[in-house]
Amino acid sequence: MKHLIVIVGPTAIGKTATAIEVAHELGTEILSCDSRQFYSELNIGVARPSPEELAAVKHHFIAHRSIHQPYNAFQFEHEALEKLDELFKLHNDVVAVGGSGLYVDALCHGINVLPDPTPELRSSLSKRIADGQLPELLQELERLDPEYYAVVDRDNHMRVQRALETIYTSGQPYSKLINKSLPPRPFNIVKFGLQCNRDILRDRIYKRVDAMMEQGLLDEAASLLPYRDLNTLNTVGYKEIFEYLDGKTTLEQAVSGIKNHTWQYAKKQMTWLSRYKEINWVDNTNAASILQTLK
RNA sequence: GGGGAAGUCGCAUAGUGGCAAUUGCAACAGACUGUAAAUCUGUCCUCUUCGGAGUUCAGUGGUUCGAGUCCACUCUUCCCCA
Repeated sequence: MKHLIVIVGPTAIGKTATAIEVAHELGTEILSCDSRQFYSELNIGVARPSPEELAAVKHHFIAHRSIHQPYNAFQFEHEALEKLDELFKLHNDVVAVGGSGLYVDALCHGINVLPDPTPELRSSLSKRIADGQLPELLQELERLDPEYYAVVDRDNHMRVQRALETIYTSGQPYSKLINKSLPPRPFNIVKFGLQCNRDILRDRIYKRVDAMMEQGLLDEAASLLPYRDLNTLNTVGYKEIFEYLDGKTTLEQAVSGIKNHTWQYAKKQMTWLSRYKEINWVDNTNAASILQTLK
């Protein structure tokens, strides 16, 4: 039986180093599930593994995409499964690592097949929402899919938009499409969650942000300013610097904003992870205990 | 020494007689099946059987049915003139 060893945890806790240690020890490769490290244009601000780290163990799905091509969890799931097929021919174990809950979920459990909306449909719905027509869209959703209407977060326009664009494209209720059961993976999944004291994590985050600034985050972000409207640049570490470049904040404010927002992101990740009962929680500095558990 | 401005719940802000008191940030909790580092929600003076109850707007005193708002004095901060 093949094993996918999944390492999750909040940002800056040390997933990269731990995954490398584990993968190195097992003589295998790493499949990254980080929704920002996918992009070749994003480096310092998304804490991409260093060239040395990337050389230490073979990584997949790092900088394999451009911010200019749309990408999503479903595409990732399929590419990742294909890659896993390949890797399992060479190794009994593969290490997956990442902080993007939805993407890890897509890899481990899958997500339902839904039709892609046309860009025109998506943008017309976005425009209606921007024009304050969310109430009308909610009425349409109630009529077309009462079951989902009953459970959706009606304040969250993205949820509403997503459901409607799927309904219009497929001609079927969203609730019906997402409630189809998904087949289990043909490999074993073992999940490890890295954890540490909150004050320590906060400190790690702050120090990492300072280090990013020293490495040239300002220049990296400045070079991406022309593309600031892309979804992928609506990202902690870049949006704050764009504000600074706009003259709306000082650089000092931007940096402390990045620190705060990264901390908020870490907490959101922990909230997301708290739903999984199957995670084996280990100390963030202790890759050895993961290897021990695997034996 | 003289003149002017200002002190509001962590920070910043709104509030010129009906106020536990606006908004933003931060903090805390949560939702989330294709934008997910996104998006969204709740709490945020104290206590609470969640209906309320009790204390608040630098301090003291006063005017008023009623004061964060008006008056007097005190304290503190900032600016200008000496």
